[in-house]
Amino acid sequence: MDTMQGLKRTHYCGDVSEIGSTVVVGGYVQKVRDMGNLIFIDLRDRTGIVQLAFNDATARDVFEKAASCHAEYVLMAKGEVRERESKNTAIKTGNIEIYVDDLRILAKAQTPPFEITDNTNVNEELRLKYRYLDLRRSVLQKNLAVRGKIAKVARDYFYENGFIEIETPMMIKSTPEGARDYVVPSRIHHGKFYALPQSPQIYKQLLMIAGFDRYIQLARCFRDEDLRADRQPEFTQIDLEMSFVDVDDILEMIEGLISRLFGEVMGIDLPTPLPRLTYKEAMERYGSDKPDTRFGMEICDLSDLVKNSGFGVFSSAIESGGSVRAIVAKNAASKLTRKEIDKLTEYVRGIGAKGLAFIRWVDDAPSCGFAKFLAEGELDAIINRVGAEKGDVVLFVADKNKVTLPVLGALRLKVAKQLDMIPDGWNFLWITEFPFFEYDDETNSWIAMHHPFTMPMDECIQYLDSDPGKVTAKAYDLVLNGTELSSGSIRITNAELQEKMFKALGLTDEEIEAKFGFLVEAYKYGAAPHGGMGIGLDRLAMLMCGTDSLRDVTAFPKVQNASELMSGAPGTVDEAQMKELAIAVVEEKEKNNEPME
RNA sequence: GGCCCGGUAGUUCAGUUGGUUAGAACGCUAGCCUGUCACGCUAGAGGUCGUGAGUUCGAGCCUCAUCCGGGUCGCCA
Repeated sequence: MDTMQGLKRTHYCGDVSEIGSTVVVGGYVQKVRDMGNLIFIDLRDRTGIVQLAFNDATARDVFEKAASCHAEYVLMAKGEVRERESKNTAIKTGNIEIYVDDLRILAKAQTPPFEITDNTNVNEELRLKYRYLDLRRSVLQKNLAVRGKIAKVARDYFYENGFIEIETPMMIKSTPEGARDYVVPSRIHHGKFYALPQSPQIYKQLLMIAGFDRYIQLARCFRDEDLRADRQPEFTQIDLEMSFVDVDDILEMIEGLISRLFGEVMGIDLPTPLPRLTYKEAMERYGSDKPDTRFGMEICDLSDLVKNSGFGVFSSAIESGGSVRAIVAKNAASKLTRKEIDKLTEYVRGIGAKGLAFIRWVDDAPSCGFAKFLAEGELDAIINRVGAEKGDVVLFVADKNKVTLPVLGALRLKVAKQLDMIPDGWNFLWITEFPFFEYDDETNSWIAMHHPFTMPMDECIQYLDSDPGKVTAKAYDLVLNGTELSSGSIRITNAELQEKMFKALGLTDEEIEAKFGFLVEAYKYGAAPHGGMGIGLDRLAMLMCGTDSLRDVTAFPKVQNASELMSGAPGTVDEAQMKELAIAVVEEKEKNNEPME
């Protein structure tokens, strides 16, 4: 094995260009092409690939060293930059090569379990087990660089706008609301636990009370809930809070950030202000509080047309207070065959609908399974209302609004994806005026849709007691291409109103004191009107990198069961440590000796 | 916790009705090769078919259980 003594890197591989100059590069062997008396080595670093060349004029020892190289060996090479005899237009350095006179093998490498190439279809499980090799791939290197740049630009922006970056604690008191906490046992206080924060929510509000006026943090957050492709148990938020502001001030500040990020990171000019929809409108038109509005297929309400229909599925849904709504898949009749629609029916049943009625208009007249139940002209009226034409498929769901809207919303997305109807683009959208309360059928009570410190819209405060369902909140989400990116609100800064909110949520004085006593007390000492947001850095990076999995923008992600395949976390700790913490694990008899849970 | 999909060589996959010695490509090893860049040519090594049990004369294939991974619903104030 060689050392790098006497050599100092002068260039990154991707930056070598000047013919005639002498350069020193370092990197990993991507490929060795050995022609016998002529050897080429593709050397890779994070900037790209450069070709090293060796021939019979090369010193014998250097040539033999080159011949002994294999994939992923770590080399340093010094040599003269020459023009290539035949060019490779596929890479940036394709016109030149380095004619090497000093070659150092700094590290040999075992044959990796998979090839380090950009376009890989290797099983993700294997890649995650050898994540440090997977991360050598330029796609991931670029993605993580983009993520870093987003963080940098965000900091620049907020610092320029007078924000102060403040770190809030990672070990905090568990609050029983919301997602499950990750928990850290206390050695000093046996039987007591810290929680890892789900967000810095309470602390940033206290910072406003403390008068910091504008706060920002790139905050790690933790939630012990099941994973999804777009959900990791630990994630990062660009978290901020501002004083002396109302909703518009915050949206404007965030729009400035988004526009700056897209300009600096992507070179995209994003026009602001960003479009807004109220929650109500989003639900009625798109069946979702995070709609993808890059395509139409809006939901159409047919309730008034079919309330007296002979088709019992329709009329009975309306009689019991529900609705009949539909979406139209344009020019989809040839692709959405009976078989495909059956699959969609199965899909909507899986998400709560009783079934799926449809009209499939292939030939001259629309074909409709329930036409025989309809009165004269009813079918025409429906077709007119939804605007269906020959070649279209109309899909109907009849149920309570709580079912029809979200089911059609999900179906709309599924059909659009299936028919490849969603154009590229950056479709930002504010969703505003979220309902304050949600009625929980199970407990027959109103529960807060957002955290209980959210300010109601000024004109709704009067309905707090009389008609909670009517109350909307100064809460807003930012949605990008159908993904919820961030969420925020104006907070309640008035102690009496806060108390009223808690009461409306059915909390007793004791519960309020136990859960939020210190916060309630803090607000008694005076707080400026304030509010803020948390922007999901991971999801933003994911979308900006054009991928659909957080694992592509996270260096060391967790898999679906929240374990980390490379290190094997979580793991057991030794007995002495458990004893010191006064913790014992209850054996689950059914389970085997697997200590994972 | 529910549902769906997957697990065969280092990797990606094929494997017919259950039937001889489980194949291909890439990678790997050895040899040859002076302009390659998906180099080429020749030869070779490499398999507990995720694991366990069952059915059968016979299981990669059928049955059951289990483990692992992915997606999704629940969940994520």
